Amino acid sequence: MSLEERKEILRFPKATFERLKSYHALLTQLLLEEKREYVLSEEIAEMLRITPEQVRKDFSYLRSTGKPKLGYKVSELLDELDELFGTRETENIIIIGAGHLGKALANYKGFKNIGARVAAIFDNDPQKIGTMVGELMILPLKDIPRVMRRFRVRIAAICVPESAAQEVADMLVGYGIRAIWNFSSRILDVPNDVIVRNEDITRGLLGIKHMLAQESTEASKQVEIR
Amino acid sequence: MSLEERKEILRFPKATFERLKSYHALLTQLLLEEKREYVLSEEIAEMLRITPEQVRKDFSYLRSTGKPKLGYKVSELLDELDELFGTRETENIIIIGAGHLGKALANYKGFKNIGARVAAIFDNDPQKIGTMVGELMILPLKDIPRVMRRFRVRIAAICVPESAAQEVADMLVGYGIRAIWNFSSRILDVPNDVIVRNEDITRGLLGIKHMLAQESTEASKQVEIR
DNA sequence: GCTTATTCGTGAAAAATCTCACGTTATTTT
DNA sequence: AAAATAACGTGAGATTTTTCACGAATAAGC
Repeated sequence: MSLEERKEILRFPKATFERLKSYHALLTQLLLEEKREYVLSEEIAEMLRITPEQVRKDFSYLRSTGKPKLGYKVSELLDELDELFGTRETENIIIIGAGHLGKALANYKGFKNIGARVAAIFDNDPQKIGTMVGELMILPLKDIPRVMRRFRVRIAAICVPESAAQEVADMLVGYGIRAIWNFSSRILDVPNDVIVRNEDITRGLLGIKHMLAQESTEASKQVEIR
Repeated sequence: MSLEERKEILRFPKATFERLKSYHALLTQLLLEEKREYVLSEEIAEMLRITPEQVRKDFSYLRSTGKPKLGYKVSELLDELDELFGTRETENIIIIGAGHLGKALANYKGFKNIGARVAAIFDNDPQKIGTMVGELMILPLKDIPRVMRRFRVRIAAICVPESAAQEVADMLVGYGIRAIWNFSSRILDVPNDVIVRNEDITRGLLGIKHMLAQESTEASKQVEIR
């Protein structure tokens, strides 16, 4: 049974899985804000700037099914995605670095929507240690192993300056962390069995700049195309 | 000539372009931190967790070429990527929202590496207006059009709470913004000719959770596979 | 209840991407 | 200077992903 469940996770195209995250976010929004009951593949497509066919194909890998003329039932789809993403089981994470970025992350309210909770935030600045960020007290780095054990922490977010990121990563690996959520732009060198997810900001901007550049190129084509 | 240059941009596979951003970050790091002269496709591959073949294939779309036994010349490759990404021309951006996230972004030192500069940061909280974030003074929202005109701003980063994100987006669109860099987890509804890049944090975490779940599944297979 | 209009579901074709295998080439060694 | 070696470069094949086209299904209108 447990094996069956997990096989299910594996049978999506990787690209579909990526989009499922977007659908999850969008559907959460539709349900909470608009209290929408049904949604069309075409509406989803327009919001996410993909094609309706793509949306339907993606959903075809799920158990949920749509109704002609009405579309998909938002709550049903969301339930299935919640189950898929394990949103109901809460994962404790820790944040290393209590600068603006670390604090912003600690204050983020959306974690509960995806089954996560910030167990603690750490910094090595004596000035900061002991002060509060929301409901959390900033702790010294030496407390990391204790907190990791106590809350069964597997994921750590690195929010320290680039110059310290590798060092912090090494320390976390030493403590047996399973995944690093890296908010520094440093590309980290860690053992292969530790998951690394880079949240490097600059990549988004490079993408935008490129699209803007392309756009001005396209402009010259518009005469012919449109 | 200008057209030639731009055609060049268009002839990469999209997937390659995405990876070029990672190479850019990694090479910048190698040059600045380690002062490395040459780098092997295999080294790059290991750091980025892809295959050396993929790296070489990607580079084959560039003019730069590697040398057997030595690998690629870091500075040469980086020059070409800088040119490709337009890193030398500085793009002025504005930040809407001076909470922790907005401040973190405003303080980010890496923008110069990718040809960007924060022209101004805005908030609607009278308490915050007039106070400083690094070298920038927080301005009221009504100043946005003036700043946009003066600094030829095409890109705006939205760092406001989810509940205000759509409203801010509408306003920016009204002012003629060309691209929105969205740090809220709200999926925005804006005209199709406005570029939107979602930097929604939760997606990264969903990915990590999924990989952790997969990992424990894989564990049971390891007996057979390895 | 029958008809019509609309939207889903999905194989099959097309396109994009990745992997493989091996020839090529420059450095290093002898 | 020749041989050996290590790493690049790349076409061809395999795989993955997207698009297309159309049948199926169902809600709404008559």
